[in-house]
Amino acid sequence: MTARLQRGLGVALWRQIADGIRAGIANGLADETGRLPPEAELAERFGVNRHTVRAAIAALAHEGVLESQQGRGTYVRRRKRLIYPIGERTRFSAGLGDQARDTRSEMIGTANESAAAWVTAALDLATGTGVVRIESLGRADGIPVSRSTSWFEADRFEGIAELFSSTGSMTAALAGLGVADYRRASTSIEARHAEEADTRELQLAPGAIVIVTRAVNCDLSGRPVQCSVTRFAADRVELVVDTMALGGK
Amino acid sequence: MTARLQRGLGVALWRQIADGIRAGIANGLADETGRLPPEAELAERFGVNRHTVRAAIAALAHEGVLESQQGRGTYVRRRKRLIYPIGERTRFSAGLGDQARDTRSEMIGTANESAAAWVTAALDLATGTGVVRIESLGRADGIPVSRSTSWFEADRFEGIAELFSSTGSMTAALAGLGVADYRRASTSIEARHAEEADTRELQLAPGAIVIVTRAVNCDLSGRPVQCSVTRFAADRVELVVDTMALGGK
DNA sequence: GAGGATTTGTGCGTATGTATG
DNA sequence: GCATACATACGCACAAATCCT
Repeated sequence: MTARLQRGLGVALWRQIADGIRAGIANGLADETGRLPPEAELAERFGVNRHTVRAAIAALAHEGVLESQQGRGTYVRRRKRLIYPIGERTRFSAGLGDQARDTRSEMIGTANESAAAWVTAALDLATGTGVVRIESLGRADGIPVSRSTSWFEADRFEGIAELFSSTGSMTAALAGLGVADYRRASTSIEARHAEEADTRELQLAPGAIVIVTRAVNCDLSGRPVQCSVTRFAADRVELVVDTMALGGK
Repeated sequence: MTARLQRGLGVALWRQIADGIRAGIANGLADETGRLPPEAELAERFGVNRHTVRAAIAALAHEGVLESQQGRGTYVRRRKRLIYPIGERTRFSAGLGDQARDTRSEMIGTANESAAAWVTAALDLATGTGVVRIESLGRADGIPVSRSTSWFEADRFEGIAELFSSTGSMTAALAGLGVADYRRASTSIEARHAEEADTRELQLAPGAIVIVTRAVNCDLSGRPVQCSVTRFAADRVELVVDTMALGGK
């Protein structure tokens, strides 16, 4: 149950413990009032000195996850991992639903470019077709959750960057360009260590983990509309594939 | 493009550089023969001492990603990731199909126990019901790919451990106990650093990443049969959810 | 094949970060 | 806060293997 810690692998114990506490919070480590066990008990549970636990708590307090009060204890400020559903009707804001008060997607960059090989394959385009690339950042209550790069055929979706930028919704932007509805065709999922751009945009610690999904969305006739790569902060979200709700007939 | 490195964040520079090199490989860091730039050049590019780059390369070599040869250079060992499909009919051997000559699942442990809260919830059982726990290891061509822990209701599936152990197939074991077919109801996916048991059973380097899936399988009447937690070696597999093939009607 | 250039492997001394009691 | 031990990172020097002219 308790993650076992290892020395000498390039990640300091206090950071492993910080990650362990963060994960533990989602699993009932804190009591119903949000109070963590005392430092001495955490130290024993993780098998380290209390100094080390204090360093971990200090880091989490600096991130805004915990708050320590002398004489009272240490309390959790934010609790659960967000659940991000994956299915036919996957959309950012709708998916997170009522798990956060405010879910929004913000455009942080765009460019026109010639499609790379795998983009042409995903969108079923001819080699070298012009495409629009859009970089966006998804937040839940202000906390960065995901970072996406999407590609669209340039001729078919001229002006989509402006539409997305002004509405903050990909669904709305596509609707404005004649795609009334769309469906997730396929999703591939991998996990890797965060790159520099991930740590910067998602405000992660170096060495953190990102879940990478590659997806293709099609319109109702089955024609590819959008392909995208999304990196999720692995300690903030959990992907859920509800097979039965999709395929159960 | 040049990764920004930071000291004193609890993650050693050599590990940040290892992650940077791994990411760079996917982005054309190595030339067409798979050769990396010399250590001296990498050191200058990352702004660190050559010793530090060497520590990063040593870690990647230990993981099997790189291979150094004195006087010649450092080369990328490319190995393709296995694609593991997730859907209604997810099964270990059938899923990997012809990607490996030999895919097998081996039982490495079993026990009878009282169901934990989340197991009773997943299997729709009363609190404290007896369950059988089965630990297994999935291999493709002898290389460990996944490590699973599954739970079954003890009364309903008495002897399942022996059946699974002798057949090496969960599908066959369930068939022998009256479950002709079953379907994946839901899958949740997260990612974290490998724990000690992961590094041991899956033969991973410390600090490697595992993808964790939690799944429930139901029989054709929709009654839960099995719930399981599976840890995949993130650098050996990629999960693919084919939404359309499942839900597209 | 000889010799120089390139590249990885090794040793040592020192300063700072991490972890313990 | 202090003392101690180990991990990390640097700088310099040189050895060993390989490549090229």
